[in-house]
Amino acid sequence: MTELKINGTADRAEQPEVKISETIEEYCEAIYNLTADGEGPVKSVHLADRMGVAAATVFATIQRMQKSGLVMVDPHSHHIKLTETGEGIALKLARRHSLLERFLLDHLGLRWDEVHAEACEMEHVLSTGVEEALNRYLGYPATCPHGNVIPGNGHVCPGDSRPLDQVEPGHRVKIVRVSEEGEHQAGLLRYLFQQGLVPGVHLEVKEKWTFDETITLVNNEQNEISLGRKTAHALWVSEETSEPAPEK
Amino acid sequence: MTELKINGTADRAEQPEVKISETIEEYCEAIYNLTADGEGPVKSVHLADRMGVAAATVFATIQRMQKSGLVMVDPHSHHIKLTETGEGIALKLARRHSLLERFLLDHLGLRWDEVHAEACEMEHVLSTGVEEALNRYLGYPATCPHGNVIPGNGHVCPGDSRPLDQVEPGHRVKIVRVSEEGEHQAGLLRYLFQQGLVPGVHLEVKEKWTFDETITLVNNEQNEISLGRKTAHALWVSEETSEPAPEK
DNA sequence: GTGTAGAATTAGCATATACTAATAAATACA
DNA sequence: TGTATTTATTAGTATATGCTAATTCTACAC
Repeated sequence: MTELKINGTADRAEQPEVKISETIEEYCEAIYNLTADGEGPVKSVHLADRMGVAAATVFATIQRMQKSGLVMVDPHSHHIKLTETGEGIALKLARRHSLLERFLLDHLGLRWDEVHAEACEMEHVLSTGVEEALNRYLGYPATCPHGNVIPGNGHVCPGDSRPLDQVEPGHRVKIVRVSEEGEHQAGLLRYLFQQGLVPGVHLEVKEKWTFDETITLVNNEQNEISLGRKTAHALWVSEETSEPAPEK
Repeated sequence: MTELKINGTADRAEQPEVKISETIEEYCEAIYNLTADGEGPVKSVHLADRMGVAAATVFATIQRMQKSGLVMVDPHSHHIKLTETGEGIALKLARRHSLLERFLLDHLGLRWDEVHAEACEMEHVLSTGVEEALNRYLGYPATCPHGNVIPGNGHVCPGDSRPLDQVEPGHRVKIVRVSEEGEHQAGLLRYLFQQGLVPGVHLEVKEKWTFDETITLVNNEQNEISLGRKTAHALWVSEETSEPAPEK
């Protein structure tokens, strides 16, 4: 037999030579998302927080990841950065995650706020073959249901979007996406869904931080919605140039 | 907050109180399948063989499973049997596995012989919610693509089926299913697929063990196919009462 | 500058999952 | 029945992933 068997899964041809554990995959993803959210350099604490593990655990894991060439840690600043390999893993996971979300929402009819958690579990076990078939099946979608662009499908996210907490009163905006950090919090997603704050929705910012540290918005139906700083920060919006958006 | 968080996955409500590892789930499944295939009582060696691990590993794992109340081991015969809990886990996995296979074959267009391996990975991360939605989406199918009945969907497997190696020459049979053991071997599935030996196909047994330990079959297109003992044993068939089955 | 808070690291430990090698027990066969 | 082969079990080891507690850094405030 010419077939080379590594560990019983030689059939499901993947790219990496060595099997990467789910844990390590999740670290890659977390680092990638924390970087993408643009809250400055990623450090050990952030990961401990995000992964819900002790600092010592992160330390040990990052060490192993360095050895495997997935991350680089600056010896002075301790900033953690993905290598090309590490980023490749993160992108692969992001793609699978988004495709799964689309499927779960559009075809299986799960709720907008529950598909993220499900996709988190499933993304690690999609083979390249299934990923490709699913992508075809879904018609190569541009974004996940929370507005995040699906890497590899030829779309880029709008350059002019920014977190809602950075928008001044009087401006009309359209919801573009929920930040990766925001998606991570089930409660936040549930809340946004209940308030109808999903990508595509038009809003006008009324007041900001004037009452109880909240931002007050008005939607197309003239309903007032108030959000806290954290929530507003998780919602990325783009400026509306036009006048009051038409009812759809 | 009234919500009780165990380990960060409280949202995806499952039945078991304690998290059961993928490894343990696979042991439950293996024991269930080995039992179902009816090759006598399940012993440690069989599991070592099936799981591809050392005997000592099986021993340690079965001990843990006993402690968790998933299996019972007869102190004299060393026969391993699932408890009600253990069988529940196996049935849940079998159901998810079969539904996934159906989806991968019927909707994503993967090949008949590759869906099993994919489903093996995915079955462990389907939540109850996704399972139910998928079942609905697929229209509550009766069997997996290899003919195995999907537990819980109200169908039972035909009582008169038996392995092809037990059929005498001259008999006309219809392929019902591939045994669980058979499904486990990627090479066997590939071979069966190439030979067109999938559930629903009609065959006549020509000769048995007369030449080189093979069984010779003729299909509806009058092609002769020879199978070895192992392969014939993995193919379950039911007796055809009618005369030569009509071309479809 | 010095002290302290927060971050990083080290030390020590636990558990699940694997291994090999040695041994004991059971089974099979001659 | 007795030996040879299989199984089961024990012992000892390794790795990945987690923990707590103690310690060392570092950076910022006063």
